[in-house]
Amino acid sequence: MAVRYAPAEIESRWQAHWQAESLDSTPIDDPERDTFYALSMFPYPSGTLHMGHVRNYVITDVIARLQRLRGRHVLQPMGWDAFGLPAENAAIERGVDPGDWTERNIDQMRRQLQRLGLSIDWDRELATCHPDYYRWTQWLFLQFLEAGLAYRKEASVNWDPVDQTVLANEQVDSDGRSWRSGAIVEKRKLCQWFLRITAYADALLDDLDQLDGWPERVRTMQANWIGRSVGAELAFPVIDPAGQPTGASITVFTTRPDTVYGVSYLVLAPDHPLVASLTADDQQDTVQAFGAAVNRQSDQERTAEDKPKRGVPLGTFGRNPFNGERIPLWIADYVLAEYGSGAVMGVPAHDQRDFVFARQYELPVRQVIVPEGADEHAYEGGAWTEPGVLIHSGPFDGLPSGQAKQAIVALAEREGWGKERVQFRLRDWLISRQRYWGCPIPVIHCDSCGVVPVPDAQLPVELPRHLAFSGKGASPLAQLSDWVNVPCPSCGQPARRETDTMDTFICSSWYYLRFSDPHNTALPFSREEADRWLPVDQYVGGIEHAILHLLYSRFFTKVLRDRGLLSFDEPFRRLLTQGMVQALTYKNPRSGQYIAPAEVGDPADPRDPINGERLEVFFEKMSKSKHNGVEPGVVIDRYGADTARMFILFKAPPEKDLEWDDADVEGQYRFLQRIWRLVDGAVGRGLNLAGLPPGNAGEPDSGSGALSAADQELRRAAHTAIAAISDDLADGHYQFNTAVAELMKLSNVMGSLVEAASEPVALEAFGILLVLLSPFAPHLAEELWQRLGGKASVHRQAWPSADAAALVQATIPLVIQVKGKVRGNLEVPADADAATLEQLALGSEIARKWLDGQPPRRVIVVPGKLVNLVP
RNA sequence: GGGGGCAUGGCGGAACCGGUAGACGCAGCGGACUUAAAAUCCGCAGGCCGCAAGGCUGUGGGGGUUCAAGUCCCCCUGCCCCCA
Repeated sequence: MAVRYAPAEIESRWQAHWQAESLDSTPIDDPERDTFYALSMFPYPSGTLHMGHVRNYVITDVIARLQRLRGRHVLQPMGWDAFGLPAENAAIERGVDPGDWTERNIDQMRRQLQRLGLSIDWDRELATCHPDYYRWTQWLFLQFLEAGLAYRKEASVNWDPVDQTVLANEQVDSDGRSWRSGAIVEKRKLCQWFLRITAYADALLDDLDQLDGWPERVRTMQANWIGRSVGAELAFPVIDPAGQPTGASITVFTTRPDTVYGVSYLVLAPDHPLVASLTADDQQDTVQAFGAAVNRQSDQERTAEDKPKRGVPLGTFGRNPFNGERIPLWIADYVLAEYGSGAVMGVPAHDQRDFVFARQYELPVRQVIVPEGADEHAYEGGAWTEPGVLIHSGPFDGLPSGQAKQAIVALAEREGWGKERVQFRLRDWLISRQRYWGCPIPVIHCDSCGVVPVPDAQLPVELPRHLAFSGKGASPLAQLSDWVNVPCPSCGQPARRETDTMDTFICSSWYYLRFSDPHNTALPFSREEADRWLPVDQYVGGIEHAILHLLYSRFFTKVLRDRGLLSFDEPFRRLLTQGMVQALTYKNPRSGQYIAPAEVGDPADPRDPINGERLEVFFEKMSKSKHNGVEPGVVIDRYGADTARMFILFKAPPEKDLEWDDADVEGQYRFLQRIWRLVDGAVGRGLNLAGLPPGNAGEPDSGSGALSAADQELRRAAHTAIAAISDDLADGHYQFNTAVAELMKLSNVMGSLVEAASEPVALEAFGILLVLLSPFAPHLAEELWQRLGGKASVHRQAWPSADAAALVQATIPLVIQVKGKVRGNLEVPADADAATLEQLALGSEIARKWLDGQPPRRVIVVPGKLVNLVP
């Protein structure tokens, strides 16, 4: 009796059953077994699952299920990146406790996630805001401290005026805005904690070469961010009005020592430590006022090549040691104290920013490099910044830039004027945050002992809960005198706790390690467990973390390796960056308003519901503000998780953007119903998988006797699907879209052939279909597997292998080309050799028609494919 | 400005190492079933010419290599991303 496909009932039933059977728990027996660690970037518990999450986790789940079928022990965990500002903002706006708010969101999101049928081991779930997790974040921080890799310094730092906290460089975008709040970042001079990531700059750059399982562009982005450049450090002596050295000198960093004869001024950052002492008396006021003005600008505004450059002279001079020239000292907005040595040599002829600056203040522009083969370069447009040949450069005239750099640095080293130096764009990682809802930095400030680490036995430094939030001023922690005032662990005198918390990117820089050993109470993880599961075999997440999270995690892994806690130094073997989920968006081009799809009327002629104006229609990333979001829960209610999964996997290759389309979702639903009816029909005819050899869907009783034409064709289709899908899902290149297409092809063939096929061959095909389907539509595959009498769970079967014998065909269509153009097909024996194929082609009707009786000049035979006749 | 990527039917996308371009799906059209509709099933479908057989043409544009180019090389145009 036919039963309708009812995903809601099937899915909840199997989810409960799998949970009861612990089907998704991580196997820990049999240490000899190959392991596979499939990891999704863990979410921030906002409380709402969106389609981007769904896509991410479904991709990872298919990979995890596939690896299980391939016989590997699989770890697929899930956790929560649970510290962060939204919780604190909820506290300020609605008076709820950030911890309570976060817990509620986690519960809600976990329930939403569980509806997707993900084979996640929930026993290993973690949240970074739980004391049994952040205890180890603190422990790791103290490891960094002990290694000299965490330090405090006063620095001009990025201040987000909206979120009221400082930010790391990576967290400020190219417009000078905060990655979170979007506010223009200000500069503030504060004493802050840093992690010395620059000590690993070379390793982080060099080891990118090992990461051949990462997308090329992510590696390029990281390399650019680290920004290694080789140049020189040159010291310019300061001279007094009489031209005598004062004993002071200014050290500049330059990547262009070959232009040193073109220096027409020196520029210091306004907050360079030498500025005050180098400023002439009559310039003091001007210089101070300028420094204050610059402080309000972002780094990006200051250094952009297309923005005007401002500066003031100090009224004092230095000397170019190479040619003895007297050169004026300036300060300017486009020089940053934090980069290089905080001072640069101004070479207007060969640096665009120097050029703009020199034009503005009428400083001399002297050309010292000419383009190869030219006498001069015209300067209307700007500086000549390419390499060339030196002129006006004393003994170095005539040398090409490359050689000149070496010769000039060599001279500087001999004379004690400077040396070669490697400079990185990468800055140390600023990790202090003046916020409450984060991991407390486990140190105590003591007047006599200085910074004292909290002793291990006192960890974790717990975050006090249920505080009052004003959202103004310092972190609420600073106002909790009971919490702040503690005795110094070293001398016992009254001391104060650090009230800053850590950047949440610290918490997420090691969570993938904790998953290997989540309940360890003696260590963040045991080396044995970490080595057993890691590096992560497949990491899946958004490209937006190309620099931030992925760079920090690589840094952590290298440090922990050097501390002897790990034996590997790259955390993620393969990385898949999935594309965005987009949906159709309606926008009034005149007003800029986004209109909800329900309000536009006829989608073929969308109009603004208020004024009837014609709307623009395009695909854009789903978001609330654009009214184009599709809620996962709604889709699951209507079609089931299996349909949602199939749609997402089929609609676009994983790394490309995906355009949501309700009609295509319907299409997937129809496909799953077709499979349902197909199997239901077989069940109705009494087919039963129990008749197959146990535990293997891929090896029927082939070879016994001659198969009918229908049997042969069906077997060929089934085994072709195995071969094609295995190929589409080979390690590291995951073409889910074509794999689903192959499933459709197989089901199409089965639809027309299973009734004509013999029972064993039909059953074999059903077994193959359901096992191949199981990673994609786990509930449907399981339900149909059981209905067909399958033993155990479909998810405990072995991935089938294609039977070469089933793929063999007696004849194949041979393409006949004449002069490269396809003129027709010839059915030929599949195993015919080249000579036979040539004869067959020459004797064919096609040859007679197109060759006018002339023998071809040339014949190209590609056995198994084609014959090309060239007259 | 520098670096990287992409461009294929009405749409999303296939095409291994250069070997039948458009798999699979969506939308569309025709037919069967139905009182009717939905659902389902069968079929058609890049464009142009043709009643048809068939022919010509076609992977952003131009050139090249090759028996053969979506695929390799050079130039151009457009779009996207990263860095400035």
